[in-house]
Amino acid sequence: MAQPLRPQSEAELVARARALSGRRVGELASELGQPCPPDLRRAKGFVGGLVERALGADAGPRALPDFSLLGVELKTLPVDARGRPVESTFVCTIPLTEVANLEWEASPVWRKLRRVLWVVVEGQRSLPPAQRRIGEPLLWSPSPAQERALRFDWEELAGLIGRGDVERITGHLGNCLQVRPKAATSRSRRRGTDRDGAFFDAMPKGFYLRATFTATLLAEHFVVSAAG
DNA sequence: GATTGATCATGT
DNA sequence: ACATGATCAATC
Repeated sequence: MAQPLRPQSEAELVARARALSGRRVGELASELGQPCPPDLRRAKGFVGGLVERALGADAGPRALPDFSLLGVELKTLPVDARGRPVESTFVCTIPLTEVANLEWEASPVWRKLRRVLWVVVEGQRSLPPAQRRIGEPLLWSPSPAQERALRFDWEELAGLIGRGDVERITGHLGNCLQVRPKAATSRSRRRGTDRDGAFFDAMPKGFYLRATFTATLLAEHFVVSAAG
């Protein structure tokens, strides 16, 4: 595969993603001139980066959607043999000292999730990365009900952080969004705000989508026939 | 088996 | 330091 150019429309992007469906990660890697790691322990973002390059994502590490021209974010989603997500999905890091002042519409969660191209990929650990097949893409925006659910969780979690309770939040909170560590090590720290409004060195945190949420959104779009 | 907290690589 | 891309591995 030659160097892909940026897709010029959502239709072109989806057509490219559909063309990857059924192919294996190992094939795609060799076509892009990249060695495929034997496992993902030291290459956790490998499949995501590979699909980005195959589809012509242009944003790089900038704070822009992966397809900046189209305003579309790309997420690869590892699934098991039944097509159910095997992992939560990282959304964004949390600006701990700012979330209290952000409305939902201006939140990094909404900005990331308003338009997403999900690319399902086999993700069973028993399957070497090179053998994993790429599945169907889904260009998605939250339904009104999904947006309400996301917004509800955002307001609860951002509210707690804004009140200085970030260190009391665990991964148990939130129905579809959750807050978990997002750091190189457990010693990592970034500036947060305590209950008195003073800064302190807090664990860096990120918002993640629960696998139950992504499972539901896939199920709503990929209708499974009784015949299988 | 599902979930939570911890961690890995790379680039600016 | 912190953003991007996520999965690992201990525990529930």
